Amino acid sequence: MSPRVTIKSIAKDLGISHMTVSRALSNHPNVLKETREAIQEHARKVGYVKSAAAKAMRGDETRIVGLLLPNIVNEFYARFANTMALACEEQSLQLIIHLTGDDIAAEEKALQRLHEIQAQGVVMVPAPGHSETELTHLRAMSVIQLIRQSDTGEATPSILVNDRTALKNAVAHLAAEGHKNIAFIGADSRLSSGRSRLAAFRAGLASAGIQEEPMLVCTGPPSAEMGLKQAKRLIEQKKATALICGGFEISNGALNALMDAGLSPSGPMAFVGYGDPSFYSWIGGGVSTISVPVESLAYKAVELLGQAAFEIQEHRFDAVLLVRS
Amino acid sequence: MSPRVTIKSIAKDLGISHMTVSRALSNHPNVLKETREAIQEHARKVGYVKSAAAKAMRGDETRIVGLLLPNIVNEFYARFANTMALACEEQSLQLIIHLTGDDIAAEEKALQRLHEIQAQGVVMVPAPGHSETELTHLRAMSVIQLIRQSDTGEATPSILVNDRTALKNAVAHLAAEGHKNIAFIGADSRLSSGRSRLAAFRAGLASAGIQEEPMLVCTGPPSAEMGLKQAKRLIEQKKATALICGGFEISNGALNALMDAGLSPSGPMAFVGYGDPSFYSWIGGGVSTISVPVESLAYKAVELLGQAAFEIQEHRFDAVLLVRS
DNA sequence: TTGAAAGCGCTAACAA
DNA sequence: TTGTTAGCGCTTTCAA
Repeated sequence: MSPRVTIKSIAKDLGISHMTVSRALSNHPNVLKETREAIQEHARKVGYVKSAAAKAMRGDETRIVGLLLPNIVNEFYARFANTMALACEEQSLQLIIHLTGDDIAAEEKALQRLHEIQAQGVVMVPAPGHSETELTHLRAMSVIQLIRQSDTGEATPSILVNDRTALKNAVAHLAAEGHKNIAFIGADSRLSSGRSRLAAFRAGLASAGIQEEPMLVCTGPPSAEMGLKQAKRLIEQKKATALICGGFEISNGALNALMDAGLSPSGPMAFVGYGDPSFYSWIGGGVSTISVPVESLAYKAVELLGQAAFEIQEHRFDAVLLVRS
Repeated sequence: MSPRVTIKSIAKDLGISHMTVSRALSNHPNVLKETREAIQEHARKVGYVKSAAAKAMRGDETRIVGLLLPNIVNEFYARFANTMALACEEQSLQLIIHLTGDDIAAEEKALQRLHEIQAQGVVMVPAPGHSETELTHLRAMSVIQLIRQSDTGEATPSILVNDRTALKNAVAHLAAEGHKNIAFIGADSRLSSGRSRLAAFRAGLASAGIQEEPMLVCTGPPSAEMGLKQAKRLIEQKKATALICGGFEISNGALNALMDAGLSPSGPMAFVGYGDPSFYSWIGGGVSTISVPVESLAYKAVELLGQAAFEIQEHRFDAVLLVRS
């Protein structure tokens, strides 16, 4: 590649001091109009751009923010990322996306790299598990936890979904339809969301006067693979007549198992998903689901990132039960 | 925030020269083992990370690559981004995603910012249209065009889909089923992909001995909105009995129109989509579609980014017609 | 109106 | 083995 175009190289081209070039390109008043215009014209011609590295080293804002997601094929995460990316473009923020696959080591590496480039803020869906060294990074950047809370030891603001009512309603709805053997697949107890959703499911059962059947309650890592496996198991087991999912990934995985088995989501195994990808309304007359207001979450995230003062606070958004078919 | 931890601040803490610290933290051999360990221990304790800005300014690789996409909710783009992000994590590359909304101004701004931070490479789905100033950035970074080719004036390598055969097969398949009024919605002629897909559709008609009906061929910006609008129009018009889509966004928009109108994709308006999101196999017995090998494209992209020498070359991947229902 | 010097954090090259 | 110096590109401060 050709040598970098810098204010010094331009200064040399034009036989003036690099300071005059700097001033001209930053539109300082103290430059003779002709000089300024000549410099700007020349800069344009040789394709000059300011070095972000130099600016960062002087302590300027990098205007870079990070987003850590388990993946980006799940439509919930995709829509979150999409909305957040749009909001970032509006604010001239650059968005770096790291996929963690819910792996704590990948998460830590991502945080480290964001710290190195002096990202101004990070929005993250914390992976299940713990890490000691992450604290360093969490202290150096403004970090927002999304959807889940991981007890990192450092208090961070968080954007959460209040799905207790929606989950209880899901149980009530199925019970009203006559279901007694209602299964649940959710995330394990390492995640706050796993604990609270399971609790909500149980509260729903209690309200409906149904005794919990341990065989019908499965928890594990919040992956599509897990949802698929557990749903398959439940289908083979032939005990459950209804299934509620407590997670975005899990829900898609479980739905996959149903479709593969040729079961309609309203059929012998009544299904309530989690999250509301567009295609849920198109499948077999429509999939009932817990709908989460993605866009609101994303806007709140960028709003928080934009705030200089960073309040440690929980922001909760209500999920609703969407009954279809 | 607390003042930044640097090699100098550590040097002062320990009463030694900052060079010894630098060497210790870079594992240079010429440091006394005890000194090195003491330094590393201290660095860990105070949460030191190397400044990426300082490294970049010295001319080190930034290990940052950019990805410019119209959006990331379309499952094709999401899967591409997901695969590419995974490949990047493997290679310790940081992926910056900019959404352009197929807008040339947004695209240019994104390229400028990537240029400023000295991104090593960029993969982009070029927006329709032209821009003069983009050339500057294209010359400064390794740029790969994805799916579409925009004549930027600067030759860049590109990763393309060879869908001619698949599109011709789609027409042949519909014709074999007895359809004579086959509609097509595609991107307009500003994009190479728009031109070539329309040509393939026409070649298919010719092979099937069908005369083209101008009312049934629509082109425009490659958006879901356009697909929705044109499909609606075709449905109302009641002339077409089959519809082929020539674009990812267009396909989802058109399918949306069909579902909204209560039409099964195999029903009165036989549908062939473009791209193969997972839910296409679950809707109304399955949606026939032109399937594109996303993962192969993404791996090729990262492979090309990794190459120091940048051959100007076209890489083509075959699409196939997937008949369902 | 213009220029020279210094410093942001880091490492290569030289000196001790 | 350790330390000093210089310079990457930029802007702030001070001097001309």
